[in-house]
Amino acid sequence: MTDTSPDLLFRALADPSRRALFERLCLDGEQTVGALTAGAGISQPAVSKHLGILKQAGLVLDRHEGRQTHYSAQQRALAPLVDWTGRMNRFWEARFDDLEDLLKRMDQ
Amino acid sequence: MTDTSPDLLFRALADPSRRALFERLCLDGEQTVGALTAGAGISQPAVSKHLGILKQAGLVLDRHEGRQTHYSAQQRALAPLVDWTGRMNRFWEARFDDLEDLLKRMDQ
DNA sequence: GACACTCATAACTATATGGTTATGAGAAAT
DNA sequence: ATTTCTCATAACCATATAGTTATGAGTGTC
Repeated sequence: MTDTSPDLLFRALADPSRRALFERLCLDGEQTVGALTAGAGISQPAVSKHLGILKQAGLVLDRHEGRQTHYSAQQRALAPLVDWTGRMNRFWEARFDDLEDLLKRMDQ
Repeated sequence: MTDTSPDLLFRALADPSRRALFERLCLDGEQTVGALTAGAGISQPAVSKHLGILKQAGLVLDRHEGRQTHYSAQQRALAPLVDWTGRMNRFWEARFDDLEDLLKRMDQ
């Protein structure tokens, strides 16, 4: 439930609108649907549908408060993605500086 | 050219057939189209089309030798993906064990 | 209760996408 | 030169997808 297959994650994040929504939630924190709709270039129903897909992929959580719904990013849902890229990368020419480079990018 | 936007990467990897092809190339190394077609549950033209998309995303390289084409994974093309997940994760509640967990998964 | 607000769902449309079969182009073999 | 082999492209089809407008359900306000 807190863990999702890479497939759902890739599919969910493949769409630019969805990725933008997720990014906003990651960077700016919890947002209502209204706030997310403002700034997204698409209609409110479209936003809601995208949020539904992100939720189904485990990437966001929703919290109902009165008549508005607050969405927040569930960043740890990205773990299977990191796992997957790690599995693929293990088999490249595993030069140390490459790995270090990679980890530096992760850590910043 | 060796660097691609996350968008192309996510889109390319969103399809299960394409991801399977890329995984095989990552894990088993260079393969001809024929070898890749055997085992993929789809026709040779479908495989070729998928390989074309992977190539356009910078995820694979092709090498022509006689009448066959050898494809190989370009794993470092995954770097923007790792960057992106890193940027998203920087802003989670950056508890140390989480980060460590993440890096451990990367390193294995 | 009547009205307004916020979001989700329904119904629909246009396009993108992933698959197929048929065919073409280039290289090797006979 | 003809044939065979390997792969890529063309043409096509069915479905998935992302968007729209219209409407409904639930909650607060007057």
